[in-house]
Amino acid sequence: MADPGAVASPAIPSDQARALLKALADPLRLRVIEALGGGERCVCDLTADLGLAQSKLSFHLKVLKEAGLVADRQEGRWIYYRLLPEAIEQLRWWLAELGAQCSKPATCCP
Amino acid sequence: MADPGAVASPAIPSDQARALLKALADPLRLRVIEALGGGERCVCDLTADLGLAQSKLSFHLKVLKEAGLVADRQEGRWIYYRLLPEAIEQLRWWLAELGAQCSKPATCCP
DNA sequence: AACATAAATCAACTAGAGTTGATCTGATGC
DNA sequence: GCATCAGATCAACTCTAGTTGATTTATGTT
Repeated sequence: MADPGAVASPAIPSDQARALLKALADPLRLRVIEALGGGERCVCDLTADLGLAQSKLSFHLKVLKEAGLVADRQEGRWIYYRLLPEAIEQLRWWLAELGAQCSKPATCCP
Repeated sequence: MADPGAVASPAIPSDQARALLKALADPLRLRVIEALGGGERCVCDLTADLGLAQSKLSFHLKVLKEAGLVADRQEGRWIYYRLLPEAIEQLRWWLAELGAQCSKPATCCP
C-alpha cells in the first residue's frame, strides 16, 4: 500500500493469495475446478460426476467460493457453480510479484 | 498429454504443483520465502531474524525444500538456504494452463 | 580428547482441516 | 396442505499438519 502512481497490477493481499493457494492445493478441489472447466454445472451434476458425498462436495465448494475461485447462481431448486478464471489470473500476478521480489539484489551479507 | 508439437512450457505434474501451492499457502513459510528474497541465508540467521524456534524453522525449510522452492548448501557447519525462483515460474505456467483449460468451450449441457 | 555450536530429527502433543451421517431450509410438484 | 428433491449446515469423529522440547549428528575450536 501507499504506492501512488504504481503499475496497474491488481496486487491482491497475501491473505487472499494464501486462500487461493490453499484452495487449489487440495486434490479433490482441483478435480472440482477441472470439472468446472467445461462450464457451469449444478451441484447434483458434480456430485454424480465426481462420485462424492453431497455434504463433502458442499464443503469443498464453500472453500472454493470463499477463496473467490468459484461463484454460484440459483435457478429454481438447482444451484449452478462456475469458475472465476480471473482469480487464477490474480494469483499469477501475485506470484509474479513474489518472484520479482526474490530476484532483487541482496540487501545484506556481501 | 498426447499433445505433440505443443508449446515449450515445462508442464509440471499436478502433484508437484500442489506441493508448491501447499508450501506457499503457509504464512510462516511465506515469511521465510520473503526473507530469502534478499539472497542466500544460513539457518541461524533466519532463526534470529524471524524469531523462530530452531526446530520449527527446520521443519518448514524441509517442506519448502521438498516442494522444490528452496535448495541448501553446506559450508563448514553452516547450511545456507536459497530460493529457486524457477519453481515459482513453473507454478505460474501450471496456473496459466489451468486457467486456459477453464476457458475452453463447454463440453456438455448446451 | 573434551567441548561448543549449527542444524536435523524424533516423540509427544495440539490444532486445524477434512469426513460422515443426520438434520434443516427452501423450491417444486401433486 | 403434504411429499419430494437440491443443497446447505451441523455435530461428532478422524486424520494430517504444525508445534514443542529433547536428543542426535556433524563440524569446528581449544
